[in-house]
Amino acid sequence: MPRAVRERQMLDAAVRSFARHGYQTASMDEIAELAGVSKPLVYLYLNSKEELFTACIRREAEALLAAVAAGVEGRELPPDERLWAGLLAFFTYAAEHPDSWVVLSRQARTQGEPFATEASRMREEIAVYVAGLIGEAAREAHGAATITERDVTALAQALVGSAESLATWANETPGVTAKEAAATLMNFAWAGLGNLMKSERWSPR
Amino acid sequence: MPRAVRERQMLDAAVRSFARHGYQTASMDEIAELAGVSKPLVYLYLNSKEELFTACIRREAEALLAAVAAGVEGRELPPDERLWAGLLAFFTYAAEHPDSWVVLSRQARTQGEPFATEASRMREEIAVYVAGLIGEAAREAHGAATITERDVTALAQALVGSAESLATWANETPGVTAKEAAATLMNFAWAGLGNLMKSERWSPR
Amino acid sequence: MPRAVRERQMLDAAVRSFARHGYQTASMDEIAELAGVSKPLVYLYLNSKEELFTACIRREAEALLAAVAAGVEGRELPPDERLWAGLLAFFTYAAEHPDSWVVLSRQARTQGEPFATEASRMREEIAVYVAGLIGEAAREAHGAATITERDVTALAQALVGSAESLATWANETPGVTAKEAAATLMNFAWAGLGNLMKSERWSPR
Amino acid sequence: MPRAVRERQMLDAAVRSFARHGYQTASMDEIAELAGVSKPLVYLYLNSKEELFTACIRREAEALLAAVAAGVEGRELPPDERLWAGLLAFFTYAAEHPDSWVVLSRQARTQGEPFATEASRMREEIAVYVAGLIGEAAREAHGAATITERDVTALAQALVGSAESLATWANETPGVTAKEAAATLMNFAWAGLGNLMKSERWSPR
DNA sequence: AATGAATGAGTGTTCATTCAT
DNA sequence: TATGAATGAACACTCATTCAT
Repeated sequence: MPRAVRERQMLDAAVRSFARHGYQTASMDEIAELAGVSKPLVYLYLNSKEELFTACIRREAEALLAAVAAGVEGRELPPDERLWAGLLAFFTYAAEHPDSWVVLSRQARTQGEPFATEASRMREEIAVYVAGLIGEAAREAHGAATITERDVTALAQALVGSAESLATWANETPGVTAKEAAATLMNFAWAGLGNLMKSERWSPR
Repeated sequence: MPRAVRERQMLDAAVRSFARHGYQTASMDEIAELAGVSKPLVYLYLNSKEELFTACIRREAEALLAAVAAGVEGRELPPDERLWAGLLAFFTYAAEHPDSWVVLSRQARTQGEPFATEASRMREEIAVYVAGLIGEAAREAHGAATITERDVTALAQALVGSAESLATWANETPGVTAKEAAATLMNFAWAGLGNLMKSERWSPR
Repeated sequence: MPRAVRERQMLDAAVRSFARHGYQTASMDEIAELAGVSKPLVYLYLNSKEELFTACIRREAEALLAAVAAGVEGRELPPDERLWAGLLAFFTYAAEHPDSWVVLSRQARTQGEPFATEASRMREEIAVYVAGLIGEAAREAHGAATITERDVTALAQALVGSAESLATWANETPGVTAKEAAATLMNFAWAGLGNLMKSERWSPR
Repeated sequence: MPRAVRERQMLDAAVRSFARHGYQTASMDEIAELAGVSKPLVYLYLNSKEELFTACIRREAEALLAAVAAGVEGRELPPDERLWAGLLAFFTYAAEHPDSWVVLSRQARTQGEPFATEASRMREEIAVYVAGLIGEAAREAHGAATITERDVTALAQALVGSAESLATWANETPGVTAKEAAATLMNFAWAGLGNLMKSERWSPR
C-alpha cells in the first residue's frame, strides 16, 4: 500500500483517537489499531506522538481554513453575503467533521506548547479573516467607524469564542443545523457590530 | 489539623496543579507535596485522582456561580444592568482566580467523561441564567415573544462562548482588565441582542 | 525492610546481571526479579539503568581498592612483601567476586561514556598504586634507575593488563589459585622490572 | 556487483559500526546504510546480526593472526627475535586497524556467548604460540625444562594481557608508536622471562 | 540481485494506588 | 491522624527480522 494512503489512514485514526480521549490519554497502540497498522509503522511515518499530534492539528487546520475559503471565494458577493457564506462553511465543516473540530478547538489548545501555538496560528488566522470580513461589511454598511485596534482584537476573540461555542453546541444538540448556528451568529455579530460602528455603545447606569 | 482544613489545602493544591499541567499530566505526588501532606492522606480523604478532580471542578464551579450570583442578586435592576453586573462579576472572578478558571474552562472540558458532564452542568446553569435574562429583556422590550425559545438558547450559547473566550484572552493578555472585557462583551452582545429583539434580522439573499 | 538493605540487594542483583549479560542486554526486569523486588522500586532507589550501572561500578571499584589496601596496610613490610601482599589481595578479591571483576574489567570499560571514565578512574588508581609499589621495591633492590615517565606509564599499562588477564584466566581455569596467579605476576614483574632498572634492555638484532 | 565484493563491503561497515557502538547498540539499519545497500540484502548474505558479528570476529581474527604470522615466518630467527617480530607485527596491525582491534579485544569478549568463545579461540591460538616461544627459549637457554607447562601457560596469559592492554593504550594515546609499545613489552617481558628461566624466582617470606 | 513496506517482541520508565504500621 | 515502603499496569518507543515484488 502506497505511503501516502497509509499516512492518511493513520492521521484519520489519530484525529479520531485524540478527539475522543485527548492527547495524553490517547495511546499509540489504539491509534495504530484503529488505522489497521502496527505501531512501528506509525513511528516510521510520523516519528513520535508529539509529531503525530502536530501533524493532525496542521492537517485539520488547513482543511478547515480551506473549507471556509472555498465557501467564500470564487464568487462576487457583497460583504455581508461573504460573511454569511464563510460562517456557513465553517459551521458546516464543524458539523461534518466533529472529531476534527474537537481536536482543533479543544484538545490542541489545552496541551501546552508546542500544540497551543500551532492551534493559535489557525485560530488567529480565522479570527483575522472573519474580523476582516465583518469589518469590511460593517464599514460598507455603516460608513467609517471609530473603533480601536484593541477593540478589534477583543471583538475577534469574542466572535471566535461565539463561533466555537455555537459549533460545539450545534454538534452536541440534536436537530440544530449548521445553517441555524450560522444564522444565530450572523445576527448576533452583524447587528452588534453594526451598532458598535455607529458608536451606539452601552454603558452602565 | 482538622479534616476540613486539610481537605481545603489539598483541593487548593490540586486546582493549582491541574491548572498548570492538565488532568493527565498532573501527578498525585506533586499534589500531595504541594499540599504539604503525604500521598496516602490524599487518598484517605479524596479516594482517587478522578474523585479529586471532580471535587475540584465542583468546588470551583460553585465558587464561580456564587461569585456571579453575588454580583447580581440583592438589587432590583433592569435586565441590562443585571447582565452587566453578572458579566463584571464573572470576568472579575476569572481574573482573580486564574487557576480556577483554567480548570473549569479548559481542563474539565477536555478530559472526556465524567468530567465534561460535570463542567457542562455549570456552563448550562450559566447559559440558562443568561437565557433567562435575554428572554426577560426581550419580553420587557417588546411584550410578546418576538424570539423563540430555541433562539434564546442559541444566543445564550453564543454569549457564554464569547465570555469564555474573552475571559481567557483577558487573563493571558497583560493590561486587559475585567471591566474592559466585560464592557467589550456588553457592547457587542447587548447591541446585537437589541437589534435581534427588534426583529432586525439579517437573512441570506 | 530498611532502605539500605534493599539497596544492597539491588546492587548485588545488578552486578550479577550486568556481569552475565553486559550493560545493554541486562534488563531492569531481570535485575528487579533477581533482587526480589518490583521494578518501580529499583527506579525509586536508583533512578535509571545508567545510574544503577554507575552505582555498581563505584561500589565494586571501592570494594576492590579497599580489599587491596587492607591486604597491604597496617603491617610494616619490606617493599617486595608489600607488593606481594597487594597482588595476592587483588587476585583473591577477583577470585572471590568474579561478577564484580567482570563488571569492572570488562563491562564498565566497553560501554562508552560515562562508564568508561568511571572505570578508568579506578584502573588508574590501581595502576598508580601498583606502579608505585613496584618502583619503590625496584629502587630499593637495585638502586637509582634511569627510566622515563613515559616508560613508567607504559609499564603500568602492561602490568595492569597482565593482572587483568591473569585474573580472568585464573577465574576461568579450574584449579588455578589466586596465589598462583599472584606468584606468576610477581615473578614476571619483579624480575622484568629489576632488569629494566639495571638498564639491561633488550634490543633487536 | 559480485557477491564477494558486496559481502566485503558489508563486513567492513559492520566492523566499523560494531567498533564504534558495540554489538547491542550498533543497528542493522546503520550497517546497511554504511555499506550502501538495503537491509534485506544484508540479511540475504549474512542471515542475522549474530552471524554478521561472528563473521566479523572471524575475519578480523584471521587477519590479525595472518599479520602476526607474516611478521614472524619465513625467516630463521632465534626465539627472542621471533618474539620481537611477532610483537611488532601485532602492535602494527592493531595501530593500523583500530576498529578491528576494538572489535576483537573489547566488543567480542564482552557480549557473552557465542562471541566470547569465538574471540577466545584466537586469543588462545596466540597464547599457545607465545607459550611455544617461551618454552623454546627456555629449552634453548637451559636444556631441560626448568619451567613447568603450567608456568609457561600462565606467563603466556600475562604476556598476552600486557600486549592487549598496551595495544589499546597505544591506540588511545597520541604519539605512541607500535614500535615503542612493542619495545616496552619486549623489555619488560624478555628480561622477566630471562630471570625466570634462570630460576631466579621471587617467593614470599 | 535487490528492496520498499511492514511487524512481533521487548525495553526503559512512570504513576495511580495500596499495605503495614 | 498520618506515612514510609512497595507495586501492577501501562505507555512511548526501538529494532532485528521478514514478506511481496
